[in-house]
Amino acid sequence: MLTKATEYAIRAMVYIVLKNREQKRPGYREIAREIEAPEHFTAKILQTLVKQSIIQSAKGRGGGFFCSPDRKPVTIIEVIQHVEGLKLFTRCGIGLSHCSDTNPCPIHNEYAIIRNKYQELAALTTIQSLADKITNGHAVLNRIGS
Amino acid sequence: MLTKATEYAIRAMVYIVLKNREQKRPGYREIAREIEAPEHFTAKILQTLVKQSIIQSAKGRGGGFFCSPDRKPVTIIEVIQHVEGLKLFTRCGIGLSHCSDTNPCPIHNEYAIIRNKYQELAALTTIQSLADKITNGHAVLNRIGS
DNA sequence: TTTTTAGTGGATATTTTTATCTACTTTGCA
DNA sequence: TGCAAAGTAGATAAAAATATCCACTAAAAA
Repeated sequence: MLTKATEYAIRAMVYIVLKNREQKRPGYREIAREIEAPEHFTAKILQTLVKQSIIQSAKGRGGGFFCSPDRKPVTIIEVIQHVEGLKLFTRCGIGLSHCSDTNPCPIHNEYAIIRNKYQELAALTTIQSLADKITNGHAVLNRIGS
Repeated sequence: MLTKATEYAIRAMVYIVLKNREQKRPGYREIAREIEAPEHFTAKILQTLVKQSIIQSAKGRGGGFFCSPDRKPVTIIEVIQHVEGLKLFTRCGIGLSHCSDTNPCPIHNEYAIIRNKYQELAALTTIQSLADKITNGHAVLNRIGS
C-alpha cells in the first residue's frame, strides 16, 4: 500500500495535467481542495516534486503548477520513487532482511509474483494515461468528471 | 506492504509452530531473538494474538507460546486482520474514498486485480504451510534451517 | 513455602508520518 | 512604484507506528 503522501502526489499530478490541458495552472489550494487532501501537506509534496523536476511551478500572479509539455510522460513508479522510495518493490513479504531468490523466505516465490506485477503496472502506467481515463469518462477523480 | 507488527507476528507464529512440533513452547525472548525482532514489541504482539485466541500461552516455569493442535490451521489473512486490519485489501490504490467498481478511480481495475491476488494468497496460505517449507528445506526463516 | 521462571498490563518513550503555521520571495498588474 | 497573488523555506505540531520499561500475577520446581 502506498503512503498517503504518494497517493496525494499521484492525485495532484493527475489534476494538474487535466487543468494544464485547459491551459490552466492550478495553485496548491485549488489542487488540495479538488483532490480532497490537506492544503499545506499538499503544498509540501508539490514542493518536493518541483525540486525533483517531476513538475514545474511559477510564482506570483497567474502562477501555479504545471507539467512541462517537452518532458516525457511521467510514470507512477517515478512518483512513488521520489516521494516514498521503492522499498515497496524490493522488501521481503514478511520483512526478512536476508530473503532473496536463492535464500527465500517461505512466502517469497508467491509474494514476488504479485509484487512484480504491481511494479510492472506502476512502471507502465503514466499520469497522462490516468488523466485520459478521466477525460473520456472511464474513471473519476472525486469531484472531477461529475 | 504489511506493517512491521504484522511481519513480526507472522514470523513469530511460524517459529512457534516449528518449535511446537519439537514438543517445545518458546518464550517471547527466544522468539524475538530468533526472528530478529525487538523483544518487548514482540511480547506485545504475542499478547494481542493470545487475546484473539490465535495462539495460546502458559505462564510460569515451562511456560511459553503454542498453537492449540485442535484449532484449524491459521491463515495469513487472519493474522493480518487481527494485527493491522484488512484495509490493505479494501483501500483504493490512490486513496480515493469514493472509489468502487461502479465509480472507479483511473487505476482501479488494474490495481484491484493485483490486490485481489494478494488477498487470495493471504487467504489460502497458512502458518502451518509456511512452517512445512522450512522443515523440508524449501525456505528459511533467518537462523532457522541453517 | 519460597524461589525462580514466564507471561500480562499499563505507562512511557522514540521515531516516522502526516499536517500546520508563519515569514519570505517572486511575479504580474494597476 | 507598490499592492496583491502565488510558491518556498523552515520551524513546529499532532498523530500513528514502533519500541521499551516496570510492577504484577501465575505456575512449577526446589
